[in-house]
Amino acid sequence: MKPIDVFKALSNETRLNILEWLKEPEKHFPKQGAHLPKEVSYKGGVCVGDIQEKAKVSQSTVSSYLNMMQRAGLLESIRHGQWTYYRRNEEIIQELAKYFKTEI
Amino acid sequence: MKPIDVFKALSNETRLNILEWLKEPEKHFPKQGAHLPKEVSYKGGVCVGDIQEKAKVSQSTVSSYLNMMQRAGLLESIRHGQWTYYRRNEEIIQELAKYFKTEI
DNA sequence: TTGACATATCGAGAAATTTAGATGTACAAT
DNA sequence: ATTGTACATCTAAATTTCTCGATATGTCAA
Repeated sequence: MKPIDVFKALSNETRLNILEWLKEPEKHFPKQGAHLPKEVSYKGGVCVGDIQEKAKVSQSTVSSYLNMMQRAGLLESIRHGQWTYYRRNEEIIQELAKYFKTEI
Repeated sequence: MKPIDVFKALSNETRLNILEWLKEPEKHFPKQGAHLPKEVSYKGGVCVGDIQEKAKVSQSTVSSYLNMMQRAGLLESIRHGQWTYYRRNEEIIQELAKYFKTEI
């Protein structure tokens, strides 16, 4: 987890929004989890298409945004069938908050 | 104080370094305060030239970096004679840490 | 007032980021 | 097997950021 990559990931309005939306997925993505069968629970995960719809950017853009945020450590993902679910990596984010408080 | 501007300011190795150096100015800038007469104390302030020397970028670059960081709220400055002293704006930075913890 | 110095601002070319559309890949349903 | 859907990757143009040298501004000292 390189702080610079995190800051770069957060230097964009859309990406920042995505991260905030994913704090309360059920609020911002009403259809959330529609494709996930009960036995595969991925709490807080939202599929790419739903995020794209809300973010109003192209499919390729949202895909690379999510990938970038994942590489920065902000998100984690799981693939289920044809869907990829992304959610916040709260553990890393908490580490980041600590880093910000003590190192910045 | 717009978070995005802060993240942009922190998305650069040199600027991130400057912010960290300014946490311990006396450690990183031995000559610190050489030009400041005693009656004008600006605790933790370091002049542009000293920062430039350590950062190893051009004078214009360091000047615009410092300006950018100030606009983002990370730094504050005071001019004394021909020197401009920059130091961390700890109040804002603390607010930012709180913002990061609660909003990110 | 002139000259020297510290810093700020300007202008421009190089490099990185943004973003979309086209194409590729994997899976599901028929 | 074929088709449709979800997502990833590639390519490229537009925009933004980076970074410098040149120039401008402000201040001090002689």
